[in-house]
Amino acid sequence: MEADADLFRALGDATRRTILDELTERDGQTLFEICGRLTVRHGLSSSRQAISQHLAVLEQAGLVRTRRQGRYKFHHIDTSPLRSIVERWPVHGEDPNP
Amino acid sequence: MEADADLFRALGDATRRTILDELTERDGQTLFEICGRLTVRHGLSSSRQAISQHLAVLEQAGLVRTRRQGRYKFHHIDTSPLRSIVERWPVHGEDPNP
DNA sequence: GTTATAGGCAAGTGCCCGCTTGCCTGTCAA
DNA sequence: TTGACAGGCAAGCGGGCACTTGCCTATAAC
Repeated sequence: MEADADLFRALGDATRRTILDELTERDGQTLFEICGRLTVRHGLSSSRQAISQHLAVLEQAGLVRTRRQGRYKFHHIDTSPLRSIVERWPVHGEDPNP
Repeated sequence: MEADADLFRALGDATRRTILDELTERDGQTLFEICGRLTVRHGLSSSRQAISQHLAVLEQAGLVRTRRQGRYKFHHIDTSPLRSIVERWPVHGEDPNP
């Protein structure tokens, strides 16, 4: 079995990538916050359950970490798994800026 | 429409990722070479047509560039599209080595 | 306690995608 | 010219995945 299978599977969906964009812009959102901002700011109207399942996939891939507080569940992005991608297939001009 | 949709779609399949591993190790292989080495060295027995379709997806994503020479077609890896991933979601400790 | 809010669980469905199958095109050696 | 070799094209099939639907749990406000 491949190690990063969950990572690439998580990145394979456009909605999940947009969720990562949202969490990059504003980290630590709840499920309902993400739903609202995805609809308003990104134009995609997905149901709450759909987003919830997407977040579960992202969490399994290690790209999202959660923190419970009362009845709220905050979602935080973690981009560190992405490093394994460029480590696996090295990009030649790694650092463009001097 | 998203820009890097083809890129993430290409990376979403385990066989295609193994093809990138193969081309990283030995660049400029033909279709039949890739088929043989995937079978022997990686244990996955995919048909020639399957690998051909995988290479087409990788080429459409910009991860593989081809060069025809007579009846041979050599495949070269191009990892530069991967840079857009870490640019989109910046990794905090970007450069581990000083 | 009662109601509203935030989130979870599980079964069912439709569709995309990887793979096969079969046949065709083009290049090189005999 | 004929055969073998390297690769391409297109239709069909099956499984996985995203999404819905319906109901349930838990925390907080009233």
